[in-house]
Amino acid sequence: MSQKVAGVKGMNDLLPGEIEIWQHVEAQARELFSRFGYGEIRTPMVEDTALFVRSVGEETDIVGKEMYTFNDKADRSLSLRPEGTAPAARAYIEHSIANQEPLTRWFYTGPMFRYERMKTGRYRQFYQIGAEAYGAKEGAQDVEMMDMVVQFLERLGLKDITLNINSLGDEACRPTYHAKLVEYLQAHREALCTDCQRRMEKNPLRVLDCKNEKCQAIAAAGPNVLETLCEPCRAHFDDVQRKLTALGIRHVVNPRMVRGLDYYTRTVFEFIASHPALGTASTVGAGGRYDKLVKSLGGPDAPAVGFACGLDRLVLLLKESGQQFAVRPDVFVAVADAGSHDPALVLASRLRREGLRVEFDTRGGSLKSQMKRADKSSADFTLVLGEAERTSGQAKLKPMAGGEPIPVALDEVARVVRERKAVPK
RNA sequence: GCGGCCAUAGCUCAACUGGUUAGAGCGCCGGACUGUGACUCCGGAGGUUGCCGGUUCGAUCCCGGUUGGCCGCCCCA
Repeated sequence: MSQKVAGVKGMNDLLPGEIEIWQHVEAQARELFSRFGYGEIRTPMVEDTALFVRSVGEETDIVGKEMYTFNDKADRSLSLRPEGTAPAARAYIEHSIANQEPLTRWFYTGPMFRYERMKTGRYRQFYQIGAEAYGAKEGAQDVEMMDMVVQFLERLGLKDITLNINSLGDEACRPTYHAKLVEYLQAHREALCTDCQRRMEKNPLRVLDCKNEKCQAIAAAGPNVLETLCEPCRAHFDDVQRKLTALGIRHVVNPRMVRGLDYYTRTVFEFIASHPALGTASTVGAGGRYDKLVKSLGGPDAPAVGFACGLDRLVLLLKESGQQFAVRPDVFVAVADAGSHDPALVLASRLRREGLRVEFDTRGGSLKSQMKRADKSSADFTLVLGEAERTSGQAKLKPMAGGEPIPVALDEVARVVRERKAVPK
């Protein structure tokens, strides 16, 4: 066993039987996002390490301890991307998109990498599907994006997902709140858990969502970020809430919601699922506005908002939902005698060219074993080809779910199968 | 990074307090049914009990280490 090759910890294989769910999720996203006018981008999985340090934030856990960082042969420090917003922003800047169109909507999907402890719904190579909109500072853009996520989750048939929103303010009011909070926490230092005493120094906002009851009580009684927003931020947040309501999107204002990346300003949001299978990995999608990020990376002064959904977690929920995504063959072509093997191969080929999904056991074998295989494949029909069929040009389509065999000319198989499938019994 | 639980056939699990060739169900393959799957019956293949070492006359069982998985913390999608 120890001699056997093995995959890297936290990085999983996706095989047929499960991959269909992933394909379904991605197909739904592509179709929906294009309705919203979002175009797909694909950026490299590796970027200059500095990109993430400058955008996500040097003090964040993601950059501080979770990045896969290495030096290439020219001694450049590179990192496997831990998230998708920074690479997208880099591409937006690099291709001078702002000079070509005032409002840009992009989406992406692909693997992200973070070196951390393995758990359900939390892997070292995980998959996100996300979107970014550049150029609009208006609350309508925040709302459009949340609406897109809502519709995405709806389409997947996922229930019991709550949208939490908050505003973190901007460069004008955030420092004010930050100072107030630190002052308040200092006064209650002794009552906080040891983790929070540490958080106070490093990232005071984190105290707000500590699970400890005492800390929660203290945080609840402390300064509220929403009450310290400056006027423009206040107006923006009110506008977002008004528009969400206009769209009928249910949401909860959670003034203690904090995000782990430094680049967010104003609106932040999280989609939280309540299904027990996810355990503590209950956030299935999250995002927010980052009006200063593009400029801070050397680009134009472009406001932006984005989100990302964790595909691993969505797939987990879909598995729990019991929905079926397997692709079934239309016809299984079985061979009755050795002399019919080649003609059957030719028939299968032709049927595929005519658009059918055809399963054919290239190993031959007894008819019985082929029938078993046909059953296992869950094909809709089985067609047995033998000497009789070849001389007469006539065969029978056997419905595997039961029922009378359907006589069919070998030239008409594709047409008949399509007719039968179009009219479910 | 910290704390706890676990590891036996492809899958889900057995095996009295350490005792002979480690079992069952499902799955897989074949047969009963020589041109028709599922149900039933019969048979077969498949394990260095995760790996390495230790204690013992003897280890799936006890001890140490290691790798992997799960749960909580941290944090996040």
